[in-house]
Amino acid sequence: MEINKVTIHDIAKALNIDSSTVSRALNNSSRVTEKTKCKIVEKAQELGYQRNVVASNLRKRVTNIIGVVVPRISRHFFSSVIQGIEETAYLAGYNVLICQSLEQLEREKQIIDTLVANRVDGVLISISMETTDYSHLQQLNSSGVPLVFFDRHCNIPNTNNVLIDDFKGGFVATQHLIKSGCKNVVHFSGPQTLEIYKNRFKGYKAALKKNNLPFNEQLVVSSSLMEDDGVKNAKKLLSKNLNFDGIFSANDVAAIGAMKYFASKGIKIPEDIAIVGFSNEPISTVINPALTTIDQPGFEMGKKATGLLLEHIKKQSRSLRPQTIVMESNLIERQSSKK
Amino acid sequence: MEINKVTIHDIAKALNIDSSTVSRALNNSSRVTEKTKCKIVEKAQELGYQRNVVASNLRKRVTNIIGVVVPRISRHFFSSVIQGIEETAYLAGYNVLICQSLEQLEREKQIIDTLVANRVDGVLISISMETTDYSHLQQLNSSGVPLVFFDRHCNIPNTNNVLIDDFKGGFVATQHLIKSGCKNVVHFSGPQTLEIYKNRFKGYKAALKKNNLPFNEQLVVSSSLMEDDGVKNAKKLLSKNLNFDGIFSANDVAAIGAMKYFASKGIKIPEDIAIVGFSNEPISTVINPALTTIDQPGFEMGKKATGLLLEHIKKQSRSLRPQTIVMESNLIERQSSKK
DNA sequence: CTGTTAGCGCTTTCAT
DNA sequence: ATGAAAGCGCTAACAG
Repeated sequence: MEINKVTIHDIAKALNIDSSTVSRALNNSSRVTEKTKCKIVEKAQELGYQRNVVASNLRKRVTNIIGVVVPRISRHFFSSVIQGIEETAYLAGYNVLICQSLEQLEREKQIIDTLVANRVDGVLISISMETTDYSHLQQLNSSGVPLVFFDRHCNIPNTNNVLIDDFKGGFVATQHLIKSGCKNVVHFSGPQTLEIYKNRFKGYKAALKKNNLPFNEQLVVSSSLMEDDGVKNAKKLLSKNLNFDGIFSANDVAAIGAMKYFASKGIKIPEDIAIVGFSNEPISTVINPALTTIDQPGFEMGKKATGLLLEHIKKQSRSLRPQTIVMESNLIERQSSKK
Repeated sequence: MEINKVTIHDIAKALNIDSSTVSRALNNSSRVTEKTKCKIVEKAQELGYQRNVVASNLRKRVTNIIGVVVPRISRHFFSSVIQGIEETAYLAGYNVLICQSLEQLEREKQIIDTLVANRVDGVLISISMETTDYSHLQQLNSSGVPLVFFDRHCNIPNTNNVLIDDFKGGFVATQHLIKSGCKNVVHFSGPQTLEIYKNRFKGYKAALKKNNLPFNEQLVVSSSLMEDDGVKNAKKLLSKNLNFDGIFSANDVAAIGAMKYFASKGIKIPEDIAIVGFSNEPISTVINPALTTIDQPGFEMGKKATGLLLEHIKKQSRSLRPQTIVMESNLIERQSSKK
């Protein structure tokens, strides 16, 4: 900001024409002669004119900015989603304002406020784990700002969601462990306030049931999505001397902590303890190239969510119904595990 | 956008006062009675007023937005920097507009243009590997937009930079390998258009020299920062039947690819081939809990760079001289490697 | 095809 | 302490 005081009026004056013509020319309107258009563009360059989008936005009542809210930018899953979002938005001429809730409801509320104040054209959000009261989102939604939830969905009716089939993922993961010979599968769960973790848990239980294995509450350990939790959990499991031979982790971060701890104790994965869990490149495959995972397609999810949002932004009429897109997340048994 | 047409005029009208008083009250000016202030705030809430920051920005000639340009959001180092940036900016009342150049100069130029057009209050940038012509940045700088380069610095005189001591890092890493008994240390280099990779390379050569080891050009393999390059490099090294026992990687992404490939061939790290490289949590420690790395403090760098930028934004006078901050990056020999 | 005229919603002198 | 008035820089009717 500051300096660069060149406006369309300056270039209008220099050319003895009206600023509205300049505006039209610079917006490549068909209602300006090629010739004058050239003159104007030339003069603009000469004077070092740089469009003031803020003024334009105020007048046009759009911003070409979409707000993105994630719990934590540096979690790899979210940063790949953001990458997908940015690429799609960029191609459509939109910018992205990125905010993180740090899993705190209060912060999420305030973020929504400033997003509205900044008049973003739409919002993509993965809610915080504290978010059980949806009023701020409901308000946003009913105030006409296009809104798409991704990964962690929201129970408000008539909203757009882009999700992974978590029940299926949990089921398939557990099933895989059982088929590999595990009899006592531990479940690393996530915050049960969030649907996605509830559903993964349900999938786990369903798989046990299908295989006539008992559900043992002691084998379920929860975490709040920090790596340290995983370390603690692993310690607890070993110290309790529980009988377990496999882990289904709904929560990649905790799984990483646990794996590190196991490694430091000389416990081999998957030979001693088999682990299958939701995961994201590159952590999962890297921690153990032979690891089997349920892959979460973050990049694709970002692209899809943004595509959906842009559709809603463009036809701001109510003609578009809200929809829920469920993406596939496949069990990946790495090649290298054949070794 | 749309709907919510409540403006300060509406609430002024409802209260039979002037909109300027409303504006003052809402900005908590001391020149309004407590009493009327209360009335106004109350009415605002009642009508569901939501400040239009776009209009405010136009008038005030600031945006409270800082632009961030990184090569690729999903690279862990950059996502941790961004996390630091966002947290610092948030606390100071700023939002962040995040853009990725995808290592392309053309894209970087266009991003700078839209950032200027959007009148961001300042810019944080890590230049693309194609950026050898700095004219667009020079222009930005001289047009008075506060600018801070981080990680990958820029050769324009009189600019702000927040960097890591790359020469030292390269030196220390190579030294460590040599001390561990390596006689033939390979160097995975990065694009030599970037200072940081040049400096790491220099550090490598300096360490060889200091230890009276010959420099062998054949042992230097370059990459363009993609994981696939690492796989290719590893293959090439093995197929050439070169005699090498250690790798200093200036480039974590390529190192990961290589490590995966080595793992698939049953080659053990660090027993068969020792690797030390610039890295970022969690990849490095996870790929091999015993791995020794040169840690890059992304989060701290983000905080520091943003702090510096904010200083320059606040005193927009020329009173502040540009400065270069060099951060420490330490060699981390993991505990678990003692096992 | 181009000019005239009003604003978008807010802030900020300058009066009172 | 409040009001009146003038824009920030741009766009969009409406004329001509």
